[in-house]
Amino acid sequence: MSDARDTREHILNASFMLFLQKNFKEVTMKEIVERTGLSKGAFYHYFSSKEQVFEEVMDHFFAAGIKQNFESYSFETLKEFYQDYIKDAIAKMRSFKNLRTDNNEETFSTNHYFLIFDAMKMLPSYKKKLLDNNQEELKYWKKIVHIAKKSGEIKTTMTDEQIAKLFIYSGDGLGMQLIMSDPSAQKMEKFKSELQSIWDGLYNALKG
Amino acid sequence: MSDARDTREHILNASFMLFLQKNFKEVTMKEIVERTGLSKGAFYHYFSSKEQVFEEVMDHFFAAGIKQNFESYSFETLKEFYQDYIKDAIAKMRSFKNLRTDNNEETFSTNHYFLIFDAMKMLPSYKKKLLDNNQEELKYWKKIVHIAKKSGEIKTTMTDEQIAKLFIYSGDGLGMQLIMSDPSAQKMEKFKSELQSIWDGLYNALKG
DNA sequence: CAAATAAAACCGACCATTCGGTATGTTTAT
DNA sequence: ATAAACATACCGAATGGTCGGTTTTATTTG
Repeated sequence: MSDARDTREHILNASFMLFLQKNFKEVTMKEIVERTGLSKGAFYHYFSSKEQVFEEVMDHFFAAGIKQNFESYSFETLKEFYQDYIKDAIAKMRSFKNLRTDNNEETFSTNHYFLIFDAMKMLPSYKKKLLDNNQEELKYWKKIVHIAKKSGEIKTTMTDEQIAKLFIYSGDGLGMQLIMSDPSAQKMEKFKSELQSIWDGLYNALKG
Repeated sequence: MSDARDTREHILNASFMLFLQKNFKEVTMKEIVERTGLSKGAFYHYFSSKEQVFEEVMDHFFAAGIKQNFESYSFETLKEFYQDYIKDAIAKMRSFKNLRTDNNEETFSTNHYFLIFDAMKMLPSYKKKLLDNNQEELKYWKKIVHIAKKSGEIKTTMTDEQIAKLFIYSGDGLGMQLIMSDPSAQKMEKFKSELQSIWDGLYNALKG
């Protein structure tokens, strides 16, 4: 059942759960080892350091939970685009909820912004990844806004960049506020409906 | 020149600078002591623990750098309101730039979101303060939006709450993105001009 | 097939270092 | 002389990491 590959993944998952709750310094080797149910020897058989497991955890988190595949979104209309965006964001969030393989249902408060900031400070390559992703996101938003303007879907005095940034920043800001306030119960649902409401409102204002 | 009160303040300032750069766990007593130029004995003469100095630092930071006095903003027009908002935000940021009493000019990268998250996790009362402030902010934005609608300053299909949140969240999101990307050189100027641009664009769109 | 061997997986006592904090001073101002 | 202001050697606990070993699994060999 549990060969070497599984054990490695098991350690990565357990570590990820811990890093979602506390920052790098706060998570101790003792905790990681206890959480995995293994020993220090086992851990250091698979990883050379706490830093290394953190780095691998973050790489996976970026690929599965942050990096967006904008090419897969609809570029027919702005409305379709941001609907796809919301869907994708929710799907990503959901994929991590299912990661808790163990039986504990405790609603532990997570803060992935914390995690991201920590990773950016420690790992220069990670920072670059994130900034690249941000830049790409802006590019695609500007693209769909341009299309929507040309097709007549929206009529506005705002520049493409202003509109694009308004969508992006409002999404980021909402996410941060929710993480700060909500004890993560129906955080996801709330995020979805709030974002929908705000972006719909903005969209309708741009249409008129 | 340096009586007891000054020494205390000196320790608070030095600690604050450190907490702006690293989280609570990462900042060590050794660093605080070295930064102040004093000794451990001196530190513990004024403070009972690392937690205590952190708590006091955060209290001061909240009062001087976060808490907004909305009552002092103009409620004549939405435009005036958000102009006052920007002015106030910049003034708060500037007040911390001048806090570096020592001669080192090094542009160290700060991340006050990091600091805030840390404080929220450690200090329940601080979390409450922040959430209260957020709620109050929303209240005042809704108020001025309502006024602007009534006076005919803006015409839109969006609800007061949607508009208010759009302003708030876009500001938050911009702040976070800037902190992530910029090496803090002209961060302040960039924040100001970007926020001005986005909010002006949004405002003009709402004017109809 | 089973016995022998090799290799991978895993364990836990141990290590040096650093942590926040204390105890016992010495200096300095009143 | 007294007390506040500082300094420093020191403390136990916790830290990330190591190392010699045992157990388990896989491979080879008779």
